Amino acid sequence: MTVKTAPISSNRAAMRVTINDMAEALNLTKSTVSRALNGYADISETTQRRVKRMAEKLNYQPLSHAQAIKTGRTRSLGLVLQLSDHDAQRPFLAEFLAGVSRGASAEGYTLTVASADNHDHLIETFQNLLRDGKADGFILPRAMVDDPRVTLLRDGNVPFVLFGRQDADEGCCWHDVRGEDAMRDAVLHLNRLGHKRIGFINGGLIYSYAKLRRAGFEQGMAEAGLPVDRGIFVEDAVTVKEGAAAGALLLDHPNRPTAIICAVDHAALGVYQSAAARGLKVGSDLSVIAYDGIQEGLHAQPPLSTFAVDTQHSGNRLATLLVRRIRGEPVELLRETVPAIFLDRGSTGPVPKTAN
Amino acid sequence: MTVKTAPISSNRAAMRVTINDMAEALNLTKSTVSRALNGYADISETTQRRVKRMAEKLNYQPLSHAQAIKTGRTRSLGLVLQLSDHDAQRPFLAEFLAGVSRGASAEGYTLTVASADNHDHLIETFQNLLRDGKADGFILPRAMVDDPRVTLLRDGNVPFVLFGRQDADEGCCWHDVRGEDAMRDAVLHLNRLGHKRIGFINGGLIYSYAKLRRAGFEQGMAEAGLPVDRGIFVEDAVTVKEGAAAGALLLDHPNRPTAIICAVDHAALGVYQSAAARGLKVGSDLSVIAYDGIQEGLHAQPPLSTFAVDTQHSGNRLATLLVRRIRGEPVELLRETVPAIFLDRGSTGPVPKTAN
DNA sequence: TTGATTTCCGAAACCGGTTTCGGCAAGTGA
DNA sequence: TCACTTGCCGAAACCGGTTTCGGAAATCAA
Repeated sequence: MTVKTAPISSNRAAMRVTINDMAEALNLTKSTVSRALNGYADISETTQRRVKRMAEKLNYQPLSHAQAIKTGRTRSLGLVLQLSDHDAQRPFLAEFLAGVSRGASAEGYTLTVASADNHDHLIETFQNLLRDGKADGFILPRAMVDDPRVTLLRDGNVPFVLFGRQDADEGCCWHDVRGEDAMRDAVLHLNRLGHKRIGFINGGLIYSYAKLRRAGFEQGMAEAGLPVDRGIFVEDAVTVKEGAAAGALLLDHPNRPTAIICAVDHAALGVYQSAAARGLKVGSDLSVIAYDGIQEGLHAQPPLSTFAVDTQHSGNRLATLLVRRIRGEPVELLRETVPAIFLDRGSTGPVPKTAN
Repeated sequence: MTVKTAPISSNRAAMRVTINDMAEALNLTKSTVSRALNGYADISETTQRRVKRMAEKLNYQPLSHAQAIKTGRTRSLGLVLQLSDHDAQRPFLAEFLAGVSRGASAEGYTLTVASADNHDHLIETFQNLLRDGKADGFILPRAMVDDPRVTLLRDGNVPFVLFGRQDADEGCCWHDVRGEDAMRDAVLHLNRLGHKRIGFINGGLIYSYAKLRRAGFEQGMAEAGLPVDRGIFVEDAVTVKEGAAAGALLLDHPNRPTAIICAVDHAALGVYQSAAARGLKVGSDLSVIAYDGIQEGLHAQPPLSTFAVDTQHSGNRLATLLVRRIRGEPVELLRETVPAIFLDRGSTGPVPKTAN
């Protein structure tokens, strides 16, 4: 029994150009116009050009939701965010969205964003968006090991692209930053500075990057001819607190490391704390290299040397890849990785003379 | 000359229930079903209930883009993000989006996100989304003085809701946090601690909040019976750097303040720096209260006392208000403010005995 | 009882596109 | 010259909804 109030913005679309206007202006039928614009072979080259020029002139673009009624596709990309606390990605969300949005709009697509808290709600969110045709495909940030989203979408035959890689790569395409190379380079960088005792603090094991970064670290150690000591090797530290705990463990080791590599910046900030608590100066007594490129790292003392990710660029690439996937390109052609960018900001130094 | 590859996910919507299925199941025509669901008066109560129950049972929901073709509305809210650097909102973007998304989906709406860099692109982005019918209305984060977005949308008769207030309030509805009350409370809180020399560092003047927070500060001073000294009063500091500069100015004043109120947290962190540079201990030598509730403030030494905003809740409210606006409710009923939440974390203290 | 209203639903047009189908005209081969 | 393609476009159906209009049945007034 609510009062019916008239929705506002009645004449807002102010007579946009429809396909009928186009047909009239060109003295063709709308079916011909439609097929010309979609590049059908049974429309002559001449007519196609003529139609496309007119579309340009009249600034005509088909309404995506009008097309969708027949094609089922709305020209929009879906992105489902998950609110997890310890998310190094979060400060970069704005850049990421900007990149995705730009990549999408370059292809005539838009971006639909939803968020989910728990797991059930996550699946439900995808399904709702799909049922309502609000997304033609999805960008999956933060690829996880055995990612439930992948299972869902793959089974549903829905296009998707991962930010991160996937072991079971069937039907998967992705864009990722080569964290393994970063970890390897970090080892070699430290080794050039004379370090031989290098500890490692890995990130969240539920994410697929952890395995890669661990392997990168191990490869770097192998290349440097250094043994990996599991006594100064910790997994699954993603918060400052966990990083501090891991750092304490490493620094209290009887033969403590002169350098520590962290798979995520937050953990490194924790290492800063435990180093300070033990009277160790980061940058001289202890070298630290991490990964992510968060802002806090820049403001830390000393500024944290880390591998940064061009999140905006990654967002852009992900959108582009997804659109190509939606258009039917095979996944094998839609897998790419880019290097991280080393920011040598000052948390490393030559191995201390008085080491141990 | 691109190879035509077949788009994937052909049968993905796996036979969703359409209005025709409904009509058949109910032995009614689809026009009746449609009108029943939309609550038309010329459909009997009995039939309406019957139809709605069936919709429930079959899990039927009309395709928004199928409705849109006739109604022009796609049941989606638009949000255009601007990439401006010094944006305290950014760390909260995830929460904000979560709130908006939740509020929207509760009303059967989804969220379309786009981003813009410069001003021209901003307007263009709105217009593209409108022309394509990708958004029925917009949430405008960070209300500005003489906001160009407001002008555009108001003239275009497009529904919108502001996060923040607007002086020229015609056609505007909003949700906002009462920063002015926060500033006032900050003054009174400090005054209760004995402070009489209280400096003020305002935030970005292009935003509409600046005027309000200034007024709140002045009102607090008036209520406390304190004069406002323009010598310890700075405008337009939004970054750590600008905050440090402003702090320096205030602290170098011959009769320096014993407390400083900042309109934004980042500025307060700058004040921390200039206080440290002068050998002043925040929390004892100098009290500081700010506004925003950013995470860095918690990790600062001492933790920054500040007024926090429940960004997720605000996002939720904004979505709800916008939907109501789209449905035609008058703007006057769609204006609300909520209080900020004071987090007394430790950057204030009694006025120092040896003051000056 | 009859004429005038209401009440309530069906029929059909419509929205802006896409896609199938059919057919005319020009070209091709014998 | 005639049958057969081929190239190219129009006609019309269709997608899944909304909305206008008209009319049958039930109710009401007289």
